[in-house]
Amino acid sequence: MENRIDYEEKSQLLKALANPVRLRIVHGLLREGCHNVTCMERGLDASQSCISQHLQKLRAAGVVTADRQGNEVYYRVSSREVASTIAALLGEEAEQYAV
Amino acid sequence: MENRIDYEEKSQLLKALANPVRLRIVHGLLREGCHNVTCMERGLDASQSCISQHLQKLRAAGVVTADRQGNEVYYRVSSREVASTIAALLGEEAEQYAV
DNA sequence: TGGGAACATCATGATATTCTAATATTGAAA
DNA sequence: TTTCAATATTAGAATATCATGATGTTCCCA
Repeated sequence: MENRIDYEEKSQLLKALANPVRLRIVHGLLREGCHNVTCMERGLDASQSCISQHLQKLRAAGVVTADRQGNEVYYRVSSREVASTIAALLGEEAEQYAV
Repeated sequence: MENRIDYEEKSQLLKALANPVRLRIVHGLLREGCHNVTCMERGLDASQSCISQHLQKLRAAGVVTADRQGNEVYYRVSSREVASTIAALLGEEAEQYAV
């Protein structure tokens, strides 16, 4: 019954997701909702700065990646681990997510 | 594409799990490790007070329930949702967990 | 009924989070 | 090249989190 789990790292990941705005953002990305800040700003009722800061936090935690496309930045979820964790949390199927 | 999810509540749940000590505690309970404070104190290298406070936080979040058995208190994970979320996060099978 | 074991709570200092408002950066287009 | 739209960064105040040490509570047993 060995145990090589890095609880510090895993709890960091959970912490990155443990915020209602970030959870909305990530879930939106997984379900092909908004992929850039301006769109999120409309759907989430939060300021541009606020959303951008949350996105940086998600990026730092390795939850999302960013692609600049001209004027906008296209975000997506980069980790299957995140997708399946969110799916379990929200009672959905990870297979129907965009990862 | 409706969306009735209570992100506030879900992120509260994640926050309850988003700490290395609490993650260890919950995973330990799920894998039938330590079920009371004194045992956890030995295994987790944290003070009694610290562990007890984390347990109260987990209890407040509805993650664990407590049963007093004489002198000791027996904790267990009370939610399948938590079990499957942890399983997804740690890459294990929720079926082999004690819920 | 007195003491000890197991656990909970409280007060506190240190650190982290979160939002807002202001400012900076970057790319496209005029 | 100026300007605008989209995004990022910074500073700062309010609030929350976390571990520690001290003290309470509860239950068993001699």
